[in-house]
Amino acid sequence: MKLQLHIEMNEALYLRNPESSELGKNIIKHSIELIYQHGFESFTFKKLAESIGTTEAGVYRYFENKHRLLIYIVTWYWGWLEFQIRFQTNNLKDPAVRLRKVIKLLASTVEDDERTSYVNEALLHQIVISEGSKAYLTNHVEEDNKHQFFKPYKDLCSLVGDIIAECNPKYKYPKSLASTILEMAHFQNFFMHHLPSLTDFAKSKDETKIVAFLNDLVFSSIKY
Amino acid sequence: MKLQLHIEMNEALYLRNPESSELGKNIIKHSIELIYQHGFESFTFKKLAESIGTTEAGVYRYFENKHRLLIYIVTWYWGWLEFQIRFQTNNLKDPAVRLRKVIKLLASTVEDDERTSYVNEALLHQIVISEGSKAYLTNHVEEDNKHQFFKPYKDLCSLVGDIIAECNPKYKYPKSLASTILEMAHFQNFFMHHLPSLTDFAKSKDETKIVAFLNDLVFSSIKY
DNA sequence: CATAAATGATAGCTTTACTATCTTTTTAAA
DNA sequence: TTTAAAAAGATAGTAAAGCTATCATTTATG
Repeated sequence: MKLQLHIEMNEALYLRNPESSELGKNIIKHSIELIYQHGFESFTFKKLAESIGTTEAGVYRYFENKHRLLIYIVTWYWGWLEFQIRFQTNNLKDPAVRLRKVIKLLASTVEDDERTSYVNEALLHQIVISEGSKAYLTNHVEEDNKHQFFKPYKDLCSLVGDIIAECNPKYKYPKSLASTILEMAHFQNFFMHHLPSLTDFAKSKDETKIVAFLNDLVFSSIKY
Repeated sequence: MKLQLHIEMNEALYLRNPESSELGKNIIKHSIELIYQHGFESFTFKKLAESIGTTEAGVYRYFENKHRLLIYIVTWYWGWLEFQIRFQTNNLKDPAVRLRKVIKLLASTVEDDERTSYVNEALLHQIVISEGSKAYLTNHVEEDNKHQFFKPYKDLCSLVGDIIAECNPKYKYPKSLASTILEMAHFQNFFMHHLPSLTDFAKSKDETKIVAFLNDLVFSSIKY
């Protein structure tokens, strides 16, 4: 039996549900490949359409614009990651053990999840590292936020924040520490590969060191 | 006597030095105002030219494209901030006191510096918060990095990293902690204002709390 | 089998991003 | 003070991006 995994998406993100058709799934699949290869700035609906073998108009029937599509795939990732975290930390009683697990999941290389046929999580993880913050770093954040576009990100953040609070209920900044971990798991990775002098991992380019750094940061702060 | 402040810029960033003429200075001044108002995505050389009262071609004589201009103003800010930090921490012997001062300077509202006539640091600070990471989050980071475009950012980071190392020479991650502080000083500010549930400062929207959070984070980590 | 829904094909329009050319003005050296 | 070269202004034009509209054809679904 093959298991399937489904991430529920915000309906306001799309005009037509990309999960509902082959074309829709191809839009997601090829977007991930193209954005991974060429970056979000040089990604266009025309190139996407060509890569799929459809037309620009075809893509526009699913997504209003490329920014919405970026939010779609990035929040898909956050939704998927929250599921991974909940699954992998299930039944772990000690919150510190859970927190360690979470940090590892946040900062380690991701492998393609076979249960999701049209999403390559390995590529998507790289996209989230390089383009993820562009999802909200816009002049229309607040509008997008009103549409609940960032809910999966906030949910994930709040999940991590809750574990932190469980480790030390007196720690004053569980949410900020959670968002710091999330962002830094990605930024330190980006820096390590592209601007290595901003990190202490230049030589080895070893992700486990990012995990170690984040663990040290978090457990020193919460004084568990 | 009026003091003037001059930040040395990387020559590869521009085609013609914007400091060398009135038009050039206007390009910087109006860029800052327009990007602050409408965001980098909707900022165009056409709009900029109109706002100055020149033509698109006029702007293109100074900057190859708007991304280079963004790097220019953002690295200008980093250069200016490094100067501020060096000035304000001068003669402070205790590295922990210096570090506290640095964190405060990084995470507090900036006021317009009267010594720089065509740059409004208050607006520029907001731009760096919202658009700063877009300077390097591109597919051409490595190329840009070879041109030394990010040197001012790295220098600032390394200055902070050195102070951390001075506080505790045994601490293993001075550079990563430094880049974490720099990024989080901005991201927590952005979150506090636009996605408040990602922080613990939602109610008060008080920047001094970001400073307190960062101080706690840093001094817990380095165990000074 | 009918019919609604989705897709394909094509066209077109506005804006962005950029280059070229020629004229006029400003600046700076002879 | 003249003179040439550098900068700025004016104008035009091109390719690509971003988007909408229309109509024919194919594919689901009741």
